Amino acid sequence: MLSKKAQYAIQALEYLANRYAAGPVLISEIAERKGIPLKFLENILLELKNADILVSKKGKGGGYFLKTAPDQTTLASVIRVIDGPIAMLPCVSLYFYRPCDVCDQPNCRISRLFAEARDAVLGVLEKKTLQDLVADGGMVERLGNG
Amino acid sequence: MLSKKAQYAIQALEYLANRYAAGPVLISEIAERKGIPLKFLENILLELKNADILVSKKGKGGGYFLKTAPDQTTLASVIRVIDGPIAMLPCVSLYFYRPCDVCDQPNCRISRLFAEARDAVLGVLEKKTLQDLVADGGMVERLGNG
DNA sequence: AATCAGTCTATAAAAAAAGTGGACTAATAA
DNA sequence: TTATTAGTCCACTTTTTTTATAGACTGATT
Repeated sequence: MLSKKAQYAIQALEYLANRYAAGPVLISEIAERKGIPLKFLENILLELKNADILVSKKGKGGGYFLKTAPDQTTLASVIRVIDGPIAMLPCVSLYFYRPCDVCDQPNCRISRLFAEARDAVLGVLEKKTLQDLVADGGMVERLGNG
Repeated sequence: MLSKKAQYAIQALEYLANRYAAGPVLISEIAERKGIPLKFLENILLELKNADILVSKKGKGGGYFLKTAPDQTTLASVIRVIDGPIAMLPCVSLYFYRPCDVCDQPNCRISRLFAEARDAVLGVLEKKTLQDLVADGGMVERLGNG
């Protein structure tokens, strides 16, 4: 399961995707609308900013907004930033590989199986973007992706 | 990621699948061969027994063994017993459903997306069984599944 | 009766998740 | 140039989950 933090991150990004190109949005606005603890959300948005998914502006008229168009940020990348690996075993993770106690044999069947599972999820999460969360996605996207 | 517990469970079941129909296997033997803490493994095997995946026999000549043939136990069922939900959000879990804060809209795009991701993993984990972890899987299985 | 091997319950230690507080910095505008 | 606004940063607490461990108990076998 995704952590609460990752769920909050996705909700916040959905909110910002729906306001893309409408200028900076206050953290407090997102927190209130989505029912996310304010200070917790601050940490989350900061992580997303450090990961180059969001941009911030300080002072009056400031806030957070997407760095690129919603269709440029995959769900996979968001999850990796907040929760780390998507794979179910460390030894089959593409971005967070760590050798794994499970793989005692040289040609480990367990890891091969979970590599298959990983590819299956990534087939979805690498293709879906924040655009797929936007309310008025438009006919083209919906036919193309849904 | 799977918990250590689930990883141990899968390793233990792999071991038992390779000894299917060879009589009861001692917990201590599995623990030693797979490098799993003995008392921790006791708890795990007990859970798997309570979930009708394993059978035990007490006293001399006792131990644990698979309740059914290795191809009757899916990886999905093992993971659900030990770690619970496979889905990434509670609101799209088939066996552990819980309503979810994320779904504020009536027709939630986030949950639809993660239902797709869930189906993708389950496509693998519901089809793969302990038989797929057996060393001498045989030509038929390998062609059929791999 | 002795021994073997799983069962059960409780608890401890460690790590991760979830959330909070407060001082600080940058930008804007009066 | 000062006040205000809003994000930044760091440290910390609390809670929950994970990862074990201990020891008494039950049932089967010899």
